[in-house]
Amino acid sequence: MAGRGVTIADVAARAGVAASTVSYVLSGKRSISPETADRVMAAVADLGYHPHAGARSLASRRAGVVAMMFPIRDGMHLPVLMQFAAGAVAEARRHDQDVLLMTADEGPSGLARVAASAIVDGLILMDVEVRDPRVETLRRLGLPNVLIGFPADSEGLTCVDLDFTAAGRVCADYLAERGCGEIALLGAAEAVYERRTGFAERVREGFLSRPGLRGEVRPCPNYPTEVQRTVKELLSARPDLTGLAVHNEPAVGHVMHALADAGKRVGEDFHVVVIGPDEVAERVHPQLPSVLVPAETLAQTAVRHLMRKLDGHDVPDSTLIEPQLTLR
Amino acid sequence: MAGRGVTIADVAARAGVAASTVSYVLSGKRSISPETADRVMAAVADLGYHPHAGARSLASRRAGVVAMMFPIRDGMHLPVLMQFAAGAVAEARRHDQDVLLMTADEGPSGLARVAASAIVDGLILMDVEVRDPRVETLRRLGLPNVLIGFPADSEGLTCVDLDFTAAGRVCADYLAERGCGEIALLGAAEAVYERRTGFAERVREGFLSRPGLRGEVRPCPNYPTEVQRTVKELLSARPDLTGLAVHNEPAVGHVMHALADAGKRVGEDFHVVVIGPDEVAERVHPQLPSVLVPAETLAQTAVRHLMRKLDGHDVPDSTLIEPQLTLR
DNA sequence: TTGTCTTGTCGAAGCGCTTCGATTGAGGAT
DNA sequence: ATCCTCAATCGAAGCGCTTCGACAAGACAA
Repeated sequence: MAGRGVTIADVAARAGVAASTVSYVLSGKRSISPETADRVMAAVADLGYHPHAGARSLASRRAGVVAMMFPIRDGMHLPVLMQFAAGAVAEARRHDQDVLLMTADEGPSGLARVAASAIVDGLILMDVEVRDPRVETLRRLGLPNVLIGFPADSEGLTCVDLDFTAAGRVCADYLAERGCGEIALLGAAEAVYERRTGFAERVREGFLSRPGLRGEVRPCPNYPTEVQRTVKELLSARPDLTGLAVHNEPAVGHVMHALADAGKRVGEDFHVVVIGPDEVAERVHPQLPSVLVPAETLAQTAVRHLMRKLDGHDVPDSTLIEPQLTLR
Repeated sequence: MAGRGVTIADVAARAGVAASTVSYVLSGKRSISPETADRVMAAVADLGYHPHAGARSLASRRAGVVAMMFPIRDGMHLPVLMQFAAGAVAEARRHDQDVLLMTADEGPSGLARVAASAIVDGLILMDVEVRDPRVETLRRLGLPNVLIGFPADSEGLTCVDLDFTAAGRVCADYLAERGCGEIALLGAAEAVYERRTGFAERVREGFLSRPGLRGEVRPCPNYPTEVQRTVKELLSARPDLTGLAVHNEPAVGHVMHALADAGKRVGEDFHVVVIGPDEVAERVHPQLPSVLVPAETLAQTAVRHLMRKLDGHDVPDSTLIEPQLTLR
């Protein structure tokens, strides 16, 4: 049974050993005889002992907590963030760590606060932008960290992200296999491109890399009517277009409408593939194949890298996750 | 500038006072002369001092952290969770607290762990079910808490939720105002109803409460083809139906298709209202009015209640948040 | 004057843990 | 038998903070 305020001294008394011995059994930092260890573990279980997190952090200078800083901002797809969070928590727990949630609007001073108060051992920064004011602070603080995304100068930082070049290529490949000779990619709104040039360009590069295909990339706003207009313009400018990749979550539904209005039969004489979360691709008719941002894998990788850094190991500066195409 | 390992002793030395005086200035628990206080605050700012969270928690028995336990499970809409999280973090920071993220799969033993290790001062439990195994544990642990949702026996617990009865009523009202005499509510999949009977019944009750309307409620599966079938059955069984409320996020798009196929012109001779997040109602054509789950308000309320409990105040056992209809 | 409050400050104890030497006893080598 | 090593354990110090009781120094009443 869980008791109120069970301390290491209680465990030690019940097992008939010194408190330090209990500590060593639990941490494994010194060798302890199996008999003693058994007795200690039994006492721990009997009393429902869990070390006091504050005391531990004070004495060992390790909090057992990592922070995740989330963007709260337009353009990020919320479900993906949530999957990310879930994946990160799950992985962190596997390393016996907890996860503290921060939002980007705490900004650099929030980072300074958590670093100075030693409330966390490390940090995962999500949705890093090309010019991100937090990055400089992070460098200065020396708090172990992993970034999701790539800032302009990623020298010496640990960054993890989807391999967007590969994602673009996968889409082009899919369309080519369906027999499309002329293809286009409908991208995110201009604003997103401005903020994160890097990733937009990588998608373009991948999408256009397949030889023998006439491809193009054009940005696309989020609003229904403008989406419709963009699609119409595209279709009249490129009458032989038969393949379309859409990398803009909120637009997908409207794109499908515009195509239907234009008499295109998706899945038959016209093909569409989505870069985005499953939900978006599932909730239109017909359902579309999609390349998803593997949020869970990204989160796992980020947490693992951070753990290795906390343990003093080296990790690769840059890690790109392979995209996966889901057919429907 | 932030220094490495600035302690309260450093601040005290710089201000020429005792460490305890610094502590009292920061906490306001004893009166300190304005001059001394100013000197201390200046030293704090100069050195970039932030109290060591572990040390503070050890000495004061207050961690300054609250946990949020999230459901990671089908049927919960991810964006809503994310909004909830953001709202909770923002509100918690206003009270100088941090937020620890937990997932429901840690279950009751996770609760025991955080309680015993004193890593958090309190807990917010999301998406509580009618029969929720965590609730009993929570009662036993005595960790201050607030629940989102209502378990079967909410006696003595602090619960916060959307007023689902009112939400149902608001939908019926909207349809009535559009001149609908025969209306229906398409609900969630059976599974959800089984799990959370309480909330489903409250919506039904509200929806059917308006006199002079012929209403009915029927559950609806998530899968596209089955949604279509359900809608077709409904329309042929009730040829005079002109108003529909949809309380099933993934189904909305498919419902609209089915209605279009059946020749209904939504917004003209037929009216539809959604209970769910904005996104869902915005991404169909035409865009639909919706009653959203006010995630941010819920989160704020929950956090505030928890803070008051931590400060030893009383809070109402049960708080219902008013739904809001957004026209589009 | 002396005694009594009040106000502002200090010093020390202690929160529960980890960790660093020190200590003990057993086993091996000489 | 003696010395050395090594494994297993203990005791004490100390992590950085809060908080309690004590204590000067005025302010005020007697």
